[in-house]
Formats: sequence, structure tokens, C-alpha cells
Amino acid sequence: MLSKKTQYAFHALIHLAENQDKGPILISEIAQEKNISIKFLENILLELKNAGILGSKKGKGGGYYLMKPPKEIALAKIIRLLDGAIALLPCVSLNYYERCENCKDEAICGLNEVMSKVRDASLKILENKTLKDILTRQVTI
Amino acid sequence: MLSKKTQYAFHALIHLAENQDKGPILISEIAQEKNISIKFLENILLELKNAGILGSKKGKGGGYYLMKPPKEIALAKIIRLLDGAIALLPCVSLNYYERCENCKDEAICGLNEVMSKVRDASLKILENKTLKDILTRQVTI
DNA sequence: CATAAACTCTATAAAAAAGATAGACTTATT
DNA sequence: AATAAGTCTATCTTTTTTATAGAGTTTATG
Repeated sequence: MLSKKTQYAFHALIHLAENQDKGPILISEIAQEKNISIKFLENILLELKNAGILGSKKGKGGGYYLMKPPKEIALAKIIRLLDGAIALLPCVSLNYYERCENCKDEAICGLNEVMSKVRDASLKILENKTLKDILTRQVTI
Repeated sequence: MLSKKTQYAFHALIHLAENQDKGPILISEIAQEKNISIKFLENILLELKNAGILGSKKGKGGGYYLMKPPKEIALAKIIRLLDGAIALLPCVSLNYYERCENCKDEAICGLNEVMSKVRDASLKILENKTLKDILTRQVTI
């Protein structure tokens, strides 16, 4: 399960993407719109900024904005940034690998093999789907 | 990421499956073989027993054993039992659903749509792969 | 039937992670 | 100068995870 942090990040990014034309967006606006604690959201947006995903402007008329078009922001990147590994086991993680301490040889471990497949199946989606793909779908009347 | 509890459960089940012919297996044997704290493992095996996956025999010559053939024990079942939801978001979980508190309408939420796909991709593997599929692969000389 | 072996059960504790809050500071606009 | 807004660091609370303790129960067996 993704942490609240990552969940909030997605919702904030969605709001920013859907309001790109309006210039910098206030933290407080996002917090209110998405029902998130403003102080908690502050930390999250800052992390996204430090990772180069968001930009910000201080002072009056300031706020946060996307640094790249939504279609260039992969969902996997956000998850890894805020939650760490996407894989179900450390011994199968591409970015946060750790040796398995319970099995004798990962190369012949069947669990390792299956969990690698789960990782690949998830990544196939999360690496290719972007912020653009999770914007609110327009309902055609 | 799966909890240690679930990871240990998998390793314990693997050991039990690979030694099915030897009658009940001691907790202490599994703990030593798989490098797991014996007391922690005790709790895990008990949970697996209460869920009907393992059986046990008390007293001398006792221990734990599988209640079903390995090919009938799906990996998804073990994860759900010990870790809960497999989905990345509560609003997308089949067994542990919770309403999304940050979006206005799940039906048109793009995040919900993508995460449903991730869930399905993971479940396709985890519901179909069983304990039999994660046993140590025999290396043919 | 006594003994020892082994699982059972409940409680608790320690550690880590998650979630949230506080407040002083800096920058920018008007 | 005043105000609006992000920045930064620290701290705190709660929850979850991981682990341990110990008394209780069951069973085999000599």
C-alpha cells in the first residue's frame, strides 16, 4: 500500500496539472481542495521541488507549479521518491536492492523469481503511465 | 513492500513444502534453517494455522505441516492474511476497500483507473502462482 | 503416570515508520 | 514597510512492525 505521503503527492500533482494555466498555485488551495493537512502537504511539495519535479515562487502571487509537462512525469518516479521501492521484496528491487537473509541462493529461489515478475508487471504500468494519464477523465455529455 | 511477517511466512511455507515427507516439522528447525527469530515465527505459524493453511501436532514428535498440497496455496492468500491489501490504494482494493477521501468521484478518477490496472496485473500473478511455484528450483547438472 | 517435548495463548515491550504540527526564517510584491 | 507566500528544521504523537516473555496445554513414551 502506498503511504499517505505518496497518495497526497499524487492528488497535489493532479491539481497542479489541472490548473497549469493559472500560474503558481497556493499550498493552501491544494490542501483545501484535496482535503489534506496544510503543514503536511508543505513537506511533500518541498520534497517534490527538491527532486526537480516542482518549481516554486515565493512571496505574493507565489506558489507551486510543475517543472515539466504532465506527460513527462512517470508515476513510478513519484512512488520511488516518496515511498522507496516498488517491488514487494528487497531482494527483487531494482532501485533499493538488499540481499535476502532468509534464503541461501537468490539465483535459484522461486520466490525471488515470482516476485520479479510481479515487479515487472507493475513497473510496465507505473513507468509508462504519467501524470497526464491520471488527470480527471472528462465525462462527455 | 511486504512485511517481514509475510516474508518469513513464505520462507517457512517453502521449508514445510520441501520437507512434507518428513512428518511434522519443528518451529525451531524452520527458525534455524531460515534465520528467523523463533518466537516471532511462532506467532506467524499460529496465524497460518488459524487460517487453515497449516496443521500442527503438539508434544513430542509434534510440529507443523501443510494442510493442503502446495499447488493449492495461492501466494495472494498468504499476503492478504498477513499483510492485508495487495492493491496500492485503499480505493482500489478488492478485499480491503476504503473510500478515497481526497478525490471527488472515484468513477472518473484517473489515479483510481491506473491503480486498478496495477492491482490486476499483480493479482494475475499472485492469484495464480502457488507455493509449488516458489519452491527452490532444482539445478539440473 | 511422570517427564519432557512441543505447540498455544496472551500480554507486553521496543523500535521504527508514518503522519502531523510548530515556528522562526527568507524572499518577493506592492 | 507591510504582507503574502514558500523554506527549513525540529519535534511530537500515533500507529505499525518486529520481537520477546512466560505460563499453559497437549502428547509421546519409558
